[in-house]
Amino acid sequence: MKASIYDVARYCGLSVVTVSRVLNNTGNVREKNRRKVLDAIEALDYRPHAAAQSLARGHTRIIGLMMTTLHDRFFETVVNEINRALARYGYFLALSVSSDVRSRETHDLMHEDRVDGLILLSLPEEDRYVAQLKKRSIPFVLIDNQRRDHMVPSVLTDNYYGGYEAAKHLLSLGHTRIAHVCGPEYFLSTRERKRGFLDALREGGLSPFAVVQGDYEIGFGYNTAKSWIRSGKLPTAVFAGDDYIAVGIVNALAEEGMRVPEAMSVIGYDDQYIASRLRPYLTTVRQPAENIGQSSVELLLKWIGAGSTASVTVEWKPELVIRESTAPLKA
Amino acid sequence: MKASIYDVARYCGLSVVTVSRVLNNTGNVREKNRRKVLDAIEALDYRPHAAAQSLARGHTRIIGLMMTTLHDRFFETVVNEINRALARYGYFLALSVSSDVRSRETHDLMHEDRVDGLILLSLPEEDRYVAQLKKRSIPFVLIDNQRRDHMVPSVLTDNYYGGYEAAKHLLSLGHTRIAHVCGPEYFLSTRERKRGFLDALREGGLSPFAVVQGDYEIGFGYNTAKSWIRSGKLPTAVFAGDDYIAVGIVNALAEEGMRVPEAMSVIGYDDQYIASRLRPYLTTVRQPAENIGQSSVELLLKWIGAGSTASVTVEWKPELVIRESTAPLKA
DNA sequence: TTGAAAGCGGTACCAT
DNA sequence: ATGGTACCGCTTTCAA
Repeated sequence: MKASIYDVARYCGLSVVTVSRVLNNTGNVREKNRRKVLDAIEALDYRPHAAAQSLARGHTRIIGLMMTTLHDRFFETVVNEINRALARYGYFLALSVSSDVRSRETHDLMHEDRVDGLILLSLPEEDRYVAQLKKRSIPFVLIDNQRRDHMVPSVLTDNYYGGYEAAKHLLSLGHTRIAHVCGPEYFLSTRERKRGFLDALREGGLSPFAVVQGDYEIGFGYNTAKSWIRSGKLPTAVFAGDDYIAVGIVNALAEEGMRVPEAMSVIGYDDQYIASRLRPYLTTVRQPAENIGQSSVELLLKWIGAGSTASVTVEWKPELVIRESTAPLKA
Repeated sequence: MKASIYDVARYCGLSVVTVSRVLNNTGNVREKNRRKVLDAIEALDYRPHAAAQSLARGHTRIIGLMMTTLHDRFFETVVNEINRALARYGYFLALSVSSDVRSRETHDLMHEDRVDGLILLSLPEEDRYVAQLKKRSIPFVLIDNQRRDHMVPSVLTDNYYGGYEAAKHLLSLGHTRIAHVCGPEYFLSTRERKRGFLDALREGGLSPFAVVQGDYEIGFGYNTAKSWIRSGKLPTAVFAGDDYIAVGIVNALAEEGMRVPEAMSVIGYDDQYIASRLRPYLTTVRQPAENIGQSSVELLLKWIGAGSTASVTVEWKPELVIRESTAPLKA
């Protein structure tokens, strides 16, 4: 049987209160007694009962994380960083991965007493949750939220800036026939990247070679490039909505014996694993996932600690990473 | 303030015992009273306090999962499946990702009262934990464990079989100059796959063209292939230790204008995301991640439920997935 | 069928 | 500096 705080108290001939005190470093305890308690704890291999502490203290030191998929380098990194940051503050991570927004487990995490707070990582239909969370007054933070108008604590990256920088880079290389192959319209990030892209081109006095919309999938990039090739009309540079699309484009060109960046410059987004592993290494726009994960934890814990609902928004700038897949336009 | 079971009892004019009974579907409650309770719960938006339940019941309905990285399709899928299976049984998932075996958060999950059980997903130095877990008598299951000799409940795949099947496939295609580019020796899986590969070749009266050892990385496959090309001595087929190595090989060949499978057959392992997305689609060996995740949960919950330590081992057979990257040897 | 009361293992207020 | 005790919210005997 596991030792309780009473066992410890009995063992060292002191009261549970004193034991509790040394456990929590609170109040004054005579050094001699402190040692006795510590020894007793050691001898009995005692560790406080989490549920009992939660019940007495009114909080769990558990933070919930809700997300839809783990298959994304950016998400993985964020999760990792959240995990690390929480551990540093002595919190635990409860994870709920569910692509089905309405599924049961997702909601179960939202009990106010299960978790001290919640992080919502790029959740579609985030409004569904925000309303509930507010009603139950559970502290929460949104990462990469879809709407920017509601007043909720959130951490996001400037996708407009990312798209803008990507286009600028291509323009600075002398390209004029530039296409954008982007993801689904319903993502705010998609729309923002596109808007940045378009603005940059406009400033350069250009209009896009094409703007094609589809999924964030290798296959979509592949098919798009193939259809360009079939039509015989190719851009000289393309801004892909993410690295997977970019890789798909490179893949299709390679099959036709066309090299990147010689035949076409390609820039991706997200700096996924393969972006820096597969030749040609991809020029891409990296989101500072580490900072994002950390900010979200700090924001959340600040809320929990202060009880303040001060709706702060932290925005990070993405970073252009220039590698092999973009090059100056050949005259 | 959140409603407690006392509020509910008061609201419906019954005792907390009765409320508890309808909550847990235990004991007999008059249908009329049952309705009253249900209505009160509804009216007060009551949900039981998790910590209080845990304290009273002696368990948490939380299962911990310890792993070292999320960046792996196989792991992701397993995590997803565990998450789903757990939810189905009304359990929650506490995740700890940590590549540092000695890190603090990893150990914190091992408190017997934090979690009802633990799943260790392909953890190096698993012995460290197993000893602790046994000592504290926390139920646990190992997935993809590194040692097969100790008597612990575990779920694994037959890597020997996978390596054997991969080699057989290549042999059946008429290849005789077959190489194996494998991962680090310290993984049991690496050794088993290699053993299966070697045995199959031996049965075919062949010895390998080469066995090269390195990391499970695209770059390793790439470099290996490049060095073959430089030396001018190439195998006609290669069994890569995993898909990343395989993709690296394909990538290197492509750069030299050599096509897969025409110039060389390549078979991977794990059926990672890119295996079925990047042309040529990879022939590979898939581990049934879904089944594995599910088995681990079932094994663990059975242990928890029965209190039995019956050390069961579940072994799954991997499956050969034939796609585009392997072809008959041209005469 | 129902309820009073005793835990479960801590924390914290209030005396001493 | 230390300890008695009420309490956190729920489950579980045991009687009625």
